[in-house]
Amino acid sequence: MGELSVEQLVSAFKALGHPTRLAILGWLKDGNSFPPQDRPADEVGVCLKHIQARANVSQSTASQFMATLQRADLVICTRIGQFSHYRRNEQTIAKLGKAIGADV
Amino acid sequence: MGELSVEQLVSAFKALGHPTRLAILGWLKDGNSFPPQDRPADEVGVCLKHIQARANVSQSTASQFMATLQRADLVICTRIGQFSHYRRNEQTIAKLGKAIGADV
DNA sequence: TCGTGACATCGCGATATTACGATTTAGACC
DNA sequence: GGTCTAAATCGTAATATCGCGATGTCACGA
Repeated sequence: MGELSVEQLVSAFKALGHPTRLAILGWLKDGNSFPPQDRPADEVGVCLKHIQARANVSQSTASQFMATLQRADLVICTRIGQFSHYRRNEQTIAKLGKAIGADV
Repeated sequence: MGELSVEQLVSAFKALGHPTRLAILGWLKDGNSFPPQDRPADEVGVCLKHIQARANVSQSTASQFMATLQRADLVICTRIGQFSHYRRNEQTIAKLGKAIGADV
């Protein structure tokens, strides 16, 4: 139940400082709004392909967006076979909310 | 008592996505920790010069940092004579904290 | 084992940010 | 007026980010 370090705060804010990445994190609140998948989204997360389709960017760009969010610990990746599934890391997001007003 | 728009959220996160700007906003929580000034810091804010000195950057860089924070509505500038004083905009910061978990 | 599909990584040009010194604007004071 | 100081803006080079296509890597299936 530790706090976020300054470096973690900065990298999280940087990751959220982009309209598409911010939108993606919002979309992931309702994983079931995405097309159906073998494993349900609210268990393992949403497949990268579906995120890419909704964001309307290239495959490499979508992958980089998610890598940035992952480095900031804002999402968790679950790889199943060839598929990468992403879901929100509510713990970090909650810490971030608490940090605003406390640290910030 | 409205909410922050997506553009406002992005610009706020961008502004906070820099270690020095993030630190400055934290410093401004205790304006009295800065050197004394004619008008007390908890009334009008902290003089740019004191912020510059603590951040250890050039005058122009300090000015730009504060302009970025101001464009994001995270600080309020009060000009008294030749001096620009900056203080936190607690309203926006509170809205930002609420937005995390709601929008984000 | 040879494809095929999913994803990550590389390499790149375009664009944005960073931080600075120099200049300009503006107020205070004589 | 003139001069000082504070701060914003301008111009800049260095650096970082953005978004893409191309390539590499890995898992699955015929």
